[in-house]
Order: sequence, then C-alpha cells, then structure tokens
Amino acid sequence: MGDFLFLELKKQVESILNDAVVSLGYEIDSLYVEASQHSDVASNIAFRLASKYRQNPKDIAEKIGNTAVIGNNSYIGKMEVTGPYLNFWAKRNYLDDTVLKIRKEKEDFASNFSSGDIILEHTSANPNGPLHVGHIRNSVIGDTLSRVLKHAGYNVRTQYYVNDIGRQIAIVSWGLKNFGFDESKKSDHAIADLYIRSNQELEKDTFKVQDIDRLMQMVENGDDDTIKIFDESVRYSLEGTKQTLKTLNVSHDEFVYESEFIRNGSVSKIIDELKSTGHTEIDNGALVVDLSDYGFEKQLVIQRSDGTSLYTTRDLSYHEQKSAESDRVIDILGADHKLVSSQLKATMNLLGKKEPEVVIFEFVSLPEGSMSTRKGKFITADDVFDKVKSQAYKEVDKRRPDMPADFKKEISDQVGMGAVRYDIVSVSPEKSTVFDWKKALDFEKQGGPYVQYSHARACNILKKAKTFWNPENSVNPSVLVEDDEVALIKKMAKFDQVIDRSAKELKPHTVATYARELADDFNQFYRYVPVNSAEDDEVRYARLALVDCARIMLANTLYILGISAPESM
RNA sequence: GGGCGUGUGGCCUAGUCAGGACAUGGCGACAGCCUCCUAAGCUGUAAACCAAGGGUUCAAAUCCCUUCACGCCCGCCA
Repeated sequence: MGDFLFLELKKQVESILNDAVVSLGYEIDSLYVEASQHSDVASNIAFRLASKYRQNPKDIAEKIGNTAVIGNNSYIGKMEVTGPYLNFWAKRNYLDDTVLKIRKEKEDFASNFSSGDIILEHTSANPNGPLHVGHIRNSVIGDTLSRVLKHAGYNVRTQYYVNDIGRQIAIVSWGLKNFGFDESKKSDHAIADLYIRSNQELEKDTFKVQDIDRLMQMVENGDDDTIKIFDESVRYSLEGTKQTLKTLNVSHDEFVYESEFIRNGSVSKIIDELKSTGHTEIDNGALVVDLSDYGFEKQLVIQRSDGTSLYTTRDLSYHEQKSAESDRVIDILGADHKLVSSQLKATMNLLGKKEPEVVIFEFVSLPEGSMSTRKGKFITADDVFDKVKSQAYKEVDKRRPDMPADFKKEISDQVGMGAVRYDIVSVSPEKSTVFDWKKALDFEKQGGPYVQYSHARACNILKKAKTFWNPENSVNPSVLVEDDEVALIKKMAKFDQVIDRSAKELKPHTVATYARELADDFNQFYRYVPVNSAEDDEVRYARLALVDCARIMLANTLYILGISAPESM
C-alpha cells in the first residue's frame, strides 16, 4: 500500500479526483485535497472549477461526485458531496494497516523517505561567555530540525562554527593575560566575567584599545604565543558551552574553527575567486563586492584596508566548504543575521556555488530590553536549567512523595528539560519572545511534561498487562471501533504528513503541535476506554496493541523533539 | 530614511506562503469529575469577528494597498 498512510490516502483521493476531473473535460493545476474537520480528507476543487468555467460550484461537485470511482483496493471508504465540498472517509483497512504498520516498524514508522547529505549549522555562539536564553532558541530549533531531517531519511551532519579569531576573543584573551582565570567558576562563566571586565577597562582607557588591535593582527599573522592564548580562551568557553548543550540534549557532530580558513589559505582563495568575477573594486583601500545586481545598494567589504580579512570573508570560505561537502546547506541564524545572510547567499550565487537555506528566528529579549553579553545583561541557560529542574523536583515530590530521591531527581531533570525544550520549540521561529521567569517555571499544562505524562500512562498500562499479554502476540485491530480509538489511530496515521511537512518547510514547531494533539487523543482514549479491564479478551488484546502503538508514537515524537520519555513519572 | 519580521479572547499561541464549511490549543476565571489502567488527567461555561482602514473575490485571519505599534538590521564589529 506504499510507505505512507495519511499521505497515501491523500494521494488516492487525488488520483480518483483527477480521473473524474479529466473525464469531465476540466483542466486544473491542483486538486486541493487537504485534511478536514468534516471528514478525513476533503477537496474544494469545485470552487476553483466554478470560477474558471463559470458554473455553479454545487453542480460541479455533484458531477465530480457522480463520476469519481473508488477502487476496491484503496483506503477510501466513502465519498460524500456536501454542497460544493467533496468529503472522503477512510476505510477500515486504513485503520488496521496503521496499527499493524506501527507495531511492525516501531520507531521507523514513516521514516527514510528522503535521501541526501545535509550540513546543518546551529548555535555557533561566540565563545566569549555562556549560552544565554537567546542562544538556546537557536540550539533547540537546530537540534529539532536535524532530528526531523534524520527521521525523514537525510544524512545530517550538525556543525558548530566557532568564531575563534574575532575581536571579542582578542578582548577575552587580553583579559586572560591581565587578570588571570578564575578556576572556581564554570569555565564559560569565568570567560564572560573576563569579557565584561575587559570591556569596562577598555571603555575607561581608550589607549588600551590599541592592544586589542595588535592582538588581532598578531593572530592573523600567525604569532604562536598569541594564537595559544586565543585558543586557551576559546577552549575554556567552549568547554562550558558543551556542558550546557549536553544538559539540553543537544550535540554537534563537528566543531569547525574559523581560524582554519585563514590558515589553510581558503580565505585568500575565495578573495581571488571573488576578484575574478569582476564584481569587486577597491574602495578607500578596502576590497568590496558589488551586489547591486542582487538588490543590495551598499557594497560588501571583504578585506580591510590593512589587508586583514573580515568575519564575512571567513564565513564565505566556510560556506564554500559546506557547499562542496553536501547536497544541502542549512543555517539556523538569529534575526540580526537577516541582512548578512542574504548578502552571503547573493555572494555564493555570484560565485556560482550552492546557497545555504537559512532559517531565521526572531529575538528573545528580557522584560527590561534586549540581552548583551558585553554589558553582562543576560540570563544564562545554565541558570534557567537549574531553576527549572529544582522547580520540577518540587512538583515530582508533591505527586510521588513515597518514591526514592534518585527517582525524583531523574524524573525532575527529564521533566524540567522537557518543559524547556517544548516551550522553546512550540513557538514558531518568526515570533519574537520575551523571557519570563514566571512562565518558565510554571509547568503549564499541555507542554512537554503533558506529553511525557501521556507516555508514562501508556507504559503503565502495558506494565500492568505484562503477566498476561506479550507485545509480540498478534492481534485483531478491527475490533477497535470506539470513537476514541478511531480518533487516536487516525492521529497516529497523520505522523507521515507532519514529518514530511516539517522537513520540507524546515518548521520544527509543527512537530510540537502534533505531539500535543497526539497526547490529547491518547488521554481521551485513556479516560473513556478501559484497556486491562475490557471484558472481551480479543478486545483487551487489541487495545493493548493500540496502547503499545501510542507508546511508540509518543516516544518517537518526544525523541524528535529531543525530550526524554520516562516510563513513570 | 530604507529593508526584513511580527501584531489573533485578560495573557501566551496554532492557522497566513498553496483564500473556502462553526478561528487552534493552553494559561488565568467560573462550575464539575478520584471514572477500574498515576487527577502532570477529563468535562462544561464565559471570553477574540483575527492591529486599524481601504481594495480584490462568489468567498479574506489568509492576497493587494495605506496607516499605526513593537522587534531586528543598514560597508572596513562579529
């Protein structure tokens, strides 16, 4: 029947509609088949044909309804014409196949339908301090997206681009030389202290700014001692960042260092390539690229008048490398990169290279304004995680007072981080948000913990059935006829569409919405349909199989969201 | 000044790109439910005509125009 369920059903409806439309002599570009609240799938194609052919949409819908032929060997059970709408319902075998398929394929259900190599860059925060609540929006979006794309079948490599050569690292290194390193603190926090303190010093005494310029020149000229201290600064900062990301359940396959591109000659290579396009010129001693063909009024500076390279230039080299090593390049970037990323895309295009697909997310600000590492105005991710986890501990303690402390600790860590990740990923990236402690610590209903709880409930039912039911036993899914059972099965069947769309549109938040809906349907079922106490054996076993399917799907959805799925909580 | 993004019940939010059948869900409020599988659950009530105004269309939260508000950005920082 194909690899899909909902998508297969949709395809079949499109197919019979297309046959009907063609045989009636109409021409149309799309069949407008979508999921509907009135049926399983519906089409409003009659409206489109009505305006095109100047006929009554109801008549057209009627004609199509009379012409369309539903094959026996399909998922479509019923077609109904409701005024101008064409409604379709799935047949029983659609539900049965869904249950059987999930039981058979488990976490591989609706996966591996795409292929190709993707390099996905995310987080890439400057190594001059700890990650703050804005950075982790990048991490969560990037990590979730990489999980979605992997499930879809892509070979995804995630990269963190380390800016180890910029001005702010020079400032940190200057501070490290002058003030020393505070061993008592988490390394990235100690680096932030140095960065903030150094900035204050530099503001007071502009003479010292020359020190920074000198450090930058020395590092670009390959001075060993300077490189060493830069590396040390970066290593300290990154060490802390990696810990933070680990707590968030985020990991990168590779860390790519910006300085590499200067030292291995790629930067000078790309400058030559740009020159040979004929679109560069010298402006006040600096080398600039003319992007007016791409609608940019201002020229892009790629080399300073003192001959040193800029971030932009090194980023071009980095993208040249990514472009060569993969089929698709995806960047997750904050809203402040909108302009530079479109300039980068234009320049890549000018060079005749693959452009990155850029996912932009809007800013996270504080109630008192935007964050700034330099001014020390930020809330660190570590701080949020700690507070959320201890709040979660209180919640667990309240509900499961008799459980041992290590259970409470483990569950509260999972629930706390689940709440954080869900909270971040569930809002679409293009919305700017304001961080609010009260909201962060309030485990609002129907967030991460809600989905986790639904999963734990499913596990609990199965645990209770262990003595008399084996998940490997074959069952007859056709006895699952209650409304709540059918609704749950249909929701699970739609997983293929969710992954497909999320991967195509690079929108991770749709998976969060789906997770919530799936949990809704499961809880509904849980409330109204008895499983272990069902009177009939065949029914009980089929329901256990359904619970097992729900367990698999909830766990899988949580996995894609990077949230752990506790069996008990 | 210009560019990009956002504006949905008291608060947060889905839906907007591919216009259609009663605008999604939560928080908060109010009223209930321990129903045998964990009440981090479930049920019900009140509450938005989708920033404002115009336009296109048989049909607009969704497309176009204008205005307002907020956020981000605008060449030798990263």
